Amino acid sequence: MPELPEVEVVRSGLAAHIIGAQINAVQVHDARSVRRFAPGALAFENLLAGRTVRDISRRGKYLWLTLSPDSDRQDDALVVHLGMSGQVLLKEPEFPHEKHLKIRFELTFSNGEEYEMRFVDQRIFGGMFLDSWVAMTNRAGELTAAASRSELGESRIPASVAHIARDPLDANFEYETFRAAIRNKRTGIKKLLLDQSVISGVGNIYADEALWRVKMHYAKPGNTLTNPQTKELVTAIQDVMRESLAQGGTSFDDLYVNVNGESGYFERGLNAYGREGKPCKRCEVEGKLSIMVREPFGGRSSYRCPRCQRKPRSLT
DNA sequence: AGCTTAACCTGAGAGC
DNA sequence: TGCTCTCAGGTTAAGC
Repeated sequence: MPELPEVEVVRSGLAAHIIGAQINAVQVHDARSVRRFAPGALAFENLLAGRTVRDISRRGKYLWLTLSPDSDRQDDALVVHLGMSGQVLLKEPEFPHEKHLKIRFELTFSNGEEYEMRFVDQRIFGGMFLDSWVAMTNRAGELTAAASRSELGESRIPASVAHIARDPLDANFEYETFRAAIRNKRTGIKKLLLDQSVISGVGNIYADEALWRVKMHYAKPGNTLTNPQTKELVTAIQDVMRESLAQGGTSFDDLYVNVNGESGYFERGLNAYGREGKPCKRCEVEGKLSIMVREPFGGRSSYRCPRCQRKPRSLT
């Protein structure tokens, strides 16, 4: 479900409250939500109890909490991925449990208030796990800092997130790294955008939106994009993500909500995704009627305007 | 290397 | 009412 803007809404919402919070107890209500943590649900609960949240960071669609060191443990990262339907909510302890509540953290905030951080996930494609760190480097091999960090300026990243490329809103995002990753690929551009090791944070919605903005067909091979076209595309991704973030993200229903359970409003800003059968807004402005189409794409759907996002002639 | 497929899940909506 | 089918914002592994 959530792509970069939606995950960033969660990160910033959590950061405002849980930095400095103590984790008093953890209850895993469904072990499937910690299946990526090999030691299991009991170990997950026990290893987290008593720790303090020092920071919360994000790369692409991955979030992680930096935890205080335990007396005889390393200072792990608590990695969070929302999958298709994951939510992280902050609720008062008396608040009734959500239908799909999977993990519950009993917290004492730094101001002394008692709250619960709840991981709710209908489809269970998301999850949480403890992880160790590896050094974070850029293309030149230099140590660099995490995106969206706050005060700590970490130069390390959870091992399980190391294969994820920097996202387009990362202050250290390198355009040349992205360009190098696509310039020799015959793979279609949308497939490349969805590859989190090429550029992260882009999912089905924002890929379609960015491609619509630059009038590009999803199957255009990566090696046919000129440098200016590539730059224009990256700028479009950054623009649409920033605009969405300013609206609190995209919510078609209450599956995507911020930590307070509120929906974002960027759905009204969408120009391509989900608009099958509706007129292309840009063509309409030009006085031309063109109906948006939905086409199968890798087991899912892709939306485009058949008039201003034409299939490249090189492709039969 | 790059592709396709399946697997992991629940629920909503359409059509019969 | 209920059945079957399709679809959904993601990731990973396996097989060719």
